[in-house]
Amino acid sequence: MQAITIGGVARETGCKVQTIRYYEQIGLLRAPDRSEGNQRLYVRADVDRLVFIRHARDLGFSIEAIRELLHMADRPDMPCDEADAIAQRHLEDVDARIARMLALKAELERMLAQCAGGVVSHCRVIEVLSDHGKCLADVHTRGDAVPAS
Amino acid sequence: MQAITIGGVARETGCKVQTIRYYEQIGLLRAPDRSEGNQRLYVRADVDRLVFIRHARDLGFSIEAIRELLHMADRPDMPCDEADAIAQRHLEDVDARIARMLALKAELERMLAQCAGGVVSHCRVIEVLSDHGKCLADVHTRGDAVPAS
DNA sequence: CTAGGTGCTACAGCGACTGGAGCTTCAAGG
DNA sequence: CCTTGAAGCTCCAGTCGCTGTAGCACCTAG
Repeated sequence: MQAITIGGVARETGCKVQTIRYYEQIGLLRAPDRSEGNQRLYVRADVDRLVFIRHARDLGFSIEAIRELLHMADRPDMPCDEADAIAQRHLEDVDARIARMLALKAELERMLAQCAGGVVSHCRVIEVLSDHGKCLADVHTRGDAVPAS
Repeated sequence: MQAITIGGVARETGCKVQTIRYYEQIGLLRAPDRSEGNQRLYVRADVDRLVFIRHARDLGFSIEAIRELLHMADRPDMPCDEADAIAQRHLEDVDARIARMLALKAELERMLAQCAGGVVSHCRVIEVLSDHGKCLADVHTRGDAVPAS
């Protein structure tokens, strides 16, 4: 049972030290034992759990979804319908986002293709932004906002 | 020059009252004149500007990008290279995001397709999350995190 | 013995809003 | 004229998932 410092865990997982402490704070990771000098000492299982978390985060799962997934991972005898349902919901969400982003991409490309340069008063980019009517309609069926550039 | 209340502007633009005040606070919208009773009184140009802002937000431009775009829209004689460049950068960003989301989608679908139900200990979803090696490699070339489900 | 690398806690900040508390003002109906 | 309810006002806290900083303590190598 060799102990690993927080820095070691960070190096192994590619997760920042602060982020690890943050996960402890919000209860995703247990509070590990401490050394005499009050430093966190992790064991292998903690690293595994963090790998799970990071992986799920990379796949876009929310902290709350991960909390549920971890809860299930801790109970290997339960049926896995719920885990599948969470993944399924997330997939639907990703699909919706992709559709929206593709619409944005099309609109941006259209704006850029139509602007042959010149001055602002004739800039198609500015013009389209000013006038909703010059835009393809369906970009504005407000789904959740696209994260900014 | 008929005055419009903040609620009227909200109704016309589909933007929430608080958001309008927020845009004023961060300097995207000018501070309008006030009535005797201290209520904001907007004019048509303010509504137009807000429409521009909302439209750009819908297209995923950041507040800072919009600030620049508005700055340019206010100077119609300037060349529009910069506006085009902002849109171009944003397009590239959107493209990168789409690529990443498609990779996530593929991974999620693979996870779900391989899990035939059953119990957690054999759940492919949990398994893949636990073990990086069972995942298609390129999801983890850390671009910016995908927004959570 | 000392330097600097690592760890600790506590808190502020990001972006782009959103919501609430607790107040004032306004417009319409009786 | 009075009341009532909607709409406005300011100020501040919360969202999500971290990230950074200040100001310490500790630990290890030279």
